[in-house]
Amino acid sequence: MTSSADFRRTLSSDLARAVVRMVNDNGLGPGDALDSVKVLAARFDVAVPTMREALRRLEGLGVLEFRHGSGIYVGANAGRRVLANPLSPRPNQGQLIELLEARRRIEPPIAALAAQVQDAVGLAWMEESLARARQQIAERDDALWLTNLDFHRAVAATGGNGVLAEVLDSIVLIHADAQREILRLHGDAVEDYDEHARLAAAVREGHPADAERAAAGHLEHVATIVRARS
Amino acid sequence: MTSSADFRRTLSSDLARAVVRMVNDNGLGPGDALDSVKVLAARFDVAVPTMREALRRLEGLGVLEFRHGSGIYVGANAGRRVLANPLSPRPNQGQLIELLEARRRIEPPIAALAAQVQDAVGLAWMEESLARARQQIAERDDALWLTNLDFHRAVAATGGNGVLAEVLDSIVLIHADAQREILRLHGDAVEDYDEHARLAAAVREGHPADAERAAAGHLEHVATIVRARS
DNA sequence: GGTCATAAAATGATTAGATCACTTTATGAC
DNA sequence: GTCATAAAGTGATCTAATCATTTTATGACC
Repeated sequence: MTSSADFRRTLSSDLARAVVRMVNDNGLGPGDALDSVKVLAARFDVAVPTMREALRRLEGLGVLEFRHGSGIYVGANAGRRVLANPLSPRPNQGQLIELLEARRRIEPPIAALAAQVQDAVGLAWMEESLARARQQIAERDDALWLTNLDFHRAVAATGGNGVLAEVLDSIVLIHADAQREILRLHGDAVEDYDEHARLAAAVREGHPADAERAAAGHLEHVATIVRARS
Repeated sequence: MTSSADFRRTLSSDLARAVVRMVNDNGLGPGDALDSVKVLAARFDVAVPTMREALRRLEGLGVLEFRHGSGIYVGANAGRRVLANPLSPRPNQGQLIELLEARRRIEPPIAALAAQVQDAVGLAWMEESLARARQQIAERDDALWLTNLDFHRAVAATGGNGVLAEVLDSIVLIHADAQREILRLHGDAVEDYDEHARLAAAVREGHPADAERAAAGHLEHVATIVRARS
């Protein structure tokens, strides 16, 4: 299926590619500013609207970011290889379960890898997000769900593999708002924390099999909650 | 990390969102045509260049597709949740190995799921791509590498989980050209085929553990080839 | 000398209309 | 019925102007 044979080269797509190369060659990273649209248009010898269209295309991917009155900046997805579609339509119950079953398959082996590799930055991030969760539970902070997502991403980061981390980032971000709503209504914050802590301990102490089991158990638990809701 | 707190609503982003909703509401799928830019601009009551920028943003994501002189069509990524960044820069040796190690972790459990679920469409796709590979090997067709990628996607589809299939689609497409080059120079087409056939047999006959082992072995083999190249 | 309101400059956002290029469809000759 | 041609539709690009937002420079005031 799908022959990627047709390379429809257009000015807009070539421009976008050139801008990305320019960003990489200049060593720019997320948050850094590009030249103004006018300057870019002049440099690439095209009219301003044409330049803007090429830049908008990159904005769609999250590779660039427009700030009215300020400038155009490198976005969070620059250099990233796997992305979550920010425009995927609102999921129904079945799609949510499908998503959780996908996580159930992917996250355990990633947790096992984390326990093997124990990347230092990832470990620190993991502990930090756990501590933050403790505090937010105590303060009944509504932002807890974000911290919990962060924990899963931190575990993936501890595996030391950028592609896997990006994959996990993506699937965790899919329908994040829908997942939040469910867990806010039906989840148990303390139980969640305990499961995370168990997983963290297995990773910290270097027990891949335990980490894998902990991740699997945790996700099955979450899936049960989602399945059970009316 | 990363508070997604700033919702910078802009006309362009609202327009893009509205277009996506329109596509979904009208039940349009990949390949279907949208109204012309002029008509869309009139409908949303904005000027043509503004409309074009919003559409370009969606083109960046692969949700839309522009065809000069013909029209604007729904793209292959519409409705998809996980995407491969089509603009990720060319990888170095280390990044290729990282990618293969990611696949080594993700694909085996997916293969196991495929052997459990045995989705009919996926199975047919799998057999079809195997048959095509046989023919292309006999004819020394250069497009064989595409068929091989297709086989991996077919296995994921056989698992019946859309999210997992999209994840696999994405990571298989990352740096696909770079992978092709390596395998063309250092790979053994017949050996590749045999490993695929073994995996297919395990899936077909419903042996998850065998499928998992076959997938793992195959990817380790590929990784060895990539590591070995000078 | 430091602080803060104001003015000026830079930058992106949007609009308008015109012309060019490509694709598809309708027309008509053969 | 087939095929070349013309016409219409559509996207691509350009020019030029005006509006809105942000940032920086200015200078009065304390």
